[in-house]
Amino acid sequence: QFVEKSSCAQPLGELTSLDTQGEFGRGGSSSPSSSSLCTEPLIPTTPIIPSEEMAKITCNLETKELWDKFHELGTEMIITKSGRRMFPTIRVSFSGVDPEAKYIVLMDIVPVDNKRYRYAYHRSSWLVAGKADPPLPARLYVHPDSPFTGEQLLKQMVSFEKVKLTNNELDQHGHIILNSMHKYQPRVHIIKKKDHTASLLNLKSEEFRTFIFPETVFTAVTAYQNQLITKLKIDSNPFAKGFRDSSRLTDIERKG
Amino acid sequence: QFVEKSSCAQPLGELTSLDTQGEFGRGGSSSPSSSSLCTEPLIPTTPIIPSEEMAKITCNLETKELWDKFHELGTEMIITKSGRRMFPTIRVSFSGVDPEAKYIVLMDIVPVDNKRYRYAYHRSSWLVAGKADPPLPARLYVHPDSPFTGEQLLKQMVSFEKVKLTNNELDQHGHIILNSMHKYQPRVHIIKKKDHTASLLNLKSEEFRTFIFPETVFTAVTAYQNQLITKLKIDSNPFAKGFRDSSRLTDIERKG
DNA sequence: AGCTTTACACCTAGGTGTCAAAAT
DNA sequence: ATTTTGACACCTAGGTGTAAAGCT
Repeated sequence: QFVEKSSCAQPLGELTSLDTQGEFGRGGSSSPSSSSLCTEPLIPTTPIIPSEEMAKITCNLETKELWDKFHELGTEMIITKSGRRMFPTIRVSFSGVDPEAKYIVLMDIVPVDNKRYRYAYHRSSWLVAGKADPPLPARLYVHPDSPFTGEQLLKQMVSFEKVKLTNNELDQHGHIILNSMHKYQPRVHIIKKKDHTASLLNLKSEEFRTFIFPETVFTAVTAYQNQLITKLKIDSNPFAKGFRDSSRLTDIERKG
Repeated sequence: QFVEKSSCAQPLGELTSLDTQGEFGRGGSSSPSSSSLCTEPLIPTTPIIPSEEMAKITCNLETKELWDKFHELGTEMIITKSGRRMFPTIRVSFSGVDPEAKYIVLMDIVPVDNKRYRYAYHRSSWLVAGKADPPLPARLYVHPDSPFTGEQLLKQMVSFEKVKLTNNELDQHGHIILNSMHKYQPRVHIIKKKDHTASLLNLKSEEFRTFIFPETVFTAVTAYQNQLITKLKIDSNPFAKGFRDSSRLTDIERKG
């Protein structure tokens, strides 16, 4: 089940062969120049087999049902200059962690392929529109409650509701920067802290594992393309309640 | 400037002899039974002189001007069953910390004396109404951004806006529990982390210092007593904007 | 009489998609 | 022709003091 793949703002390649809950280990980068694109090199260049202890960890996508509904239609995520939350939210639970250990949980989002897309309204489908735009600075979203104790991770869910997506390449807020009209795959990483001095930039003394959930693939957009996606967002996101049919009443209906 | 005082839900004694920015070290408790009152024993019973390194740390109350205005009138803080924020907020900045070290910053609130008070409306003044009610479980509010790096502390302010006060002795939310009609002194503590295993309950391997700001003394109340305090809250707390004179307009004034 | 509780209107703060305008 | 931006109405979520009611 251990699969080597490219990483760190490099395309993931095809994901169709993966199970519902796939996992990516640390794979060697194929391009010699790729390291210069990575301002925050999460992934070392030498492949590493996870330790027995880390191999026991499993990660479960709590919001799978909702993600599945979106995935069927082709999930889209709005990106804005000031940053936009993801909906659905990525919410995961872990098992197999050591209650006494400390862990850092983080997320990043990597391109699925080297393509740029456009939406054909008359066909209601996505088409390849050419090669991908130049890669953007890769950013990690370290979950703000990190570090977690293993005990916490076994009890609570980890929710990435606060992560924001932006198309502003000069963003100063630490939001994740994406290219519009490109396909992306969110990833969840867990790192076991071995000593308190180790940082994310210095992973030699750490162990980590990476989890991907193919049903969370999405296309970044600045405005929704597929109207069915818009409708599903409105019907399932509490903040969009004002656009639901049932609240779209005339004055007469309101009084009745 | 190092002063030994009682601690941990024990009365602080008179504070009038302290400077604007006082500091409390760890003092021996006078009452043999006091340790049983402390469910979270922050303060050991043996007095300790801070290390040279810790002695260099200073703590500044950023919101002093506003606190002074309230202090002149006699600050009151509402406590409710579900928990109420403090206003003004305690916001502090530190200097003299080691940029490379890690620190935990926390807050607690201790009784100022052994008295219960009542407010004489006709005289607009507070009167002693008897002996203090039985002490409540002492709670620590660890700042949620802890642990901080020294670098962070030198850059940012530390704001305790989210701390909540309650009169519910059975509170399950971790709010700070206070007796109504009693006088309290908030305190800010900073602890240097020496190793990652040390907890707040096991401070032997840690060093810490405690700062008090006498202008932040307040009386806990379930409803405001002094109308001047109510007015100052309304005029200075953004959430109370709806009660300001300028927004108390008649329909005619609103249209004009 | 003194103190506490509760529902409430009125805010802050910020997350939604919409739609027209602007940019490319 | 397509994509992006920004002001906007409409929400969620929750922090205010108020005033009447409840408690002791």
